[in-house]
Amino acid sequence: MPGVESARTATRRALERAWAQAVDDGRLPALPPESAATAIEVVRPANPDHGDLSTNLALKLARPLRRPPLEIAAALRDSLAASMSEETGSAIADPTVAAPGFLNLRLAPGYVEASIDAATQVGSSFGRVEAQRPQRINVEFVSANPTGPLHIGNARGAFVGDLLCRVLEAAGHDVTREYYFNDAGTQVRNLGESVRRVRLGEPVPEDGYRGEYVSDLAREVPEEIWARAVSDEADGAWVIGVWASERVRAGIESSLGRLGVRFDVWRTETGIEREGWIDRSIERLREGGHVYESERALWFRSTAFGDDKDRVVRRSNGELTYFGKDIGYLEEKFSRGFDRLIYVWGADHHGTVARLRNAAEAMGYGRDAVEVLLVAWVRFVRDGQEISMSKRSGEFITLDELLAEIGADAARWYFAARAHTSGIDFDIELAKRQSNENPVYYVQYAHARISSILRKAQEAGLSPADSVAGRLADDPVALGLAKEILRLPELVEDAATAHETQGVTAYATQLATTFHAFYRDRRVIDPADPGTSGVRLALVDAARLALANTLALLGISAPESM
RNA sequence: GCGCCCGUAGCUCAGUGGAUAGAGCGGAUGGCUUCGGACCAUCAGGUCGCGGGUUCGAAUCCUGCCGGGCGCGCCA
Repeated sequence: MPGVESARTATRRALERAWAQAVDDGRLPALPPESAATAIEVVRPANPDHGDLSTNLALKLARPLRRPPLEIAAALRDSLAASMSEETGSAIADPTVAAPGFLNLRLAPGYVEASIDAATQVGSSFGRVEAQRPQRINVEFVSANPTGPLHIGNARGAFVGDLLCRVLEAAGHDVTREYYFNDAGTQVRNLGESVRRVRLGEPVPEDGYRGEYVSDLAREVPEEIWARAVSDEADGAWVIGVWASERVRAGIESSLGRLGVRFDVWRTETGIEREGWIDRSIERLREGGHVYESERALWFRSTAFGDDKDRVVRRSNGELTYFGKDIGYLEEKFSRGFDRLIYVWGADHHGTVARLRNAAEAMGYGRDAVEVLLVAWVRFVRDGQEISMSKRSGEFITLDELLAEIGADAARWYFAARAHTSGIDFDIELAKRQSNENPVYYVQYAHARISSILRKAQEAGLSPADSVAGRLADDPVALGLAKEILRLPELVEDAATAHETQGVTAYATQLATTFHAFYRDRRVIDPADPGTSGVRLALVDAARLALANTLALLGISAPESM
């Protein structure tokens, strides 16, 4: 079901019309053809005296039109005012001009009321928007190799990737969640060898894996696997490694499941290679003249696209590099018809971004179709001391431990509220202590409180009004809450564009605060006045819906009591 | 050395061209015989790392420093 259009989109459209009308009427000169198209920016002013929405269009047009911004703003205002008097249901009202050339606008109460009704009608779809250009998007994230449980380091990618997917879906895109892992390399053998040694009571090799999970695996090796592994003709480390890595992979999948993260596609390196995608991609590059042989290795001419050196695709010993496999995977993904590929990688991989996008360009898919989100690393500290996190050392905090300690909701909020580019010092003791004062509970509390009001109203025989039309305009407190509710679609658009969710958590907090203030100032349940109660119940129910949908967007539960 | 990311309130972080730089936590003070006090209200707290520049307007863009992280392989 389609959602409700954002007030900003409606406003932008009204401004577009007003601008065109002002040019038709001769109030404004036409934009000179040589000047670049001017996008209409509509923002929420920080100061409420500046209206609900504001545009700097007149300031932007001042230079190309060679007119004072205040004059342009006045012309736009007059055109808006004229069109508002002609049509009913206009989104905006009361346009005013402010120095140095802003045009400040208010949302028309009738529009606010109609939008609240619309939100109630679409229910869980409120907050979803239609993309201007819907795309099929592949988001590959986590993609940790199955050599050990997820720790908080690579778990950050799970949070960021999942949030991105949810936001893109809400913004009208078709998203495929993909997990890619290496099921062939030396790491599988290393894991198997580590397990084998532990089982035999021998020391683990220097480059092997340690930690409790290795001991657990050693204990759990099935007899038939073990028998095959110790037979003379078998590659024991490999046999055990294949079994162990699948077991670890399944564990990762269920850890992610506990977090609420599910993948549509699990893809392996051997699958990509076996199906011939790598050969085909190299052939495609060869046809374009983008690869060459040198010193018995095969090179991609990455410098032709601005890289500082060419990159090896196939080593002189015949083995593919990681990059070579990436190229094949690019080919395979695009063959499935995606418009855009997004990779969520650790920031330490930033050096490999350019070559990947260069390869996409060389293959004819366009570099802009490939985006990489670099997620900053998480530094783990305990009592101020950094903990080195590596599966090889065996010392790390797992995702499961994190979820057991602070819960999925608090953990999700923690990562959603921070830019993925900012480094984090994660102190699990501090996180535990702070989990009780995590703002997520503040937001959930508002939701539970409204749910309680609605239950109580039902017991009192009161029910929400079918429509709030004509009933909010004369109450500034109610109108203020309604306007806050209606911001949700904009936040979804912004989050999808920016690939960030901090705005969404900030909005959720703000909406909860606005509701609490409404609750303080307006009695919702009043058996003596069922008419007013009905309107207020409809409004707080819309607030509950907005809170629930916002939390759902973040993958966080919305409890009816707590 | 070169490249990328970061530096904002006591702490953790938002804000990437707009009007008086915000939130949460922590601190101070006050508020329930009425719909959930996991709440509300008020206050204190800032050379936006530093210096130049662009702009009507800079935390935001450019540039030079300072400080921190990461990367620079026929590794993954």
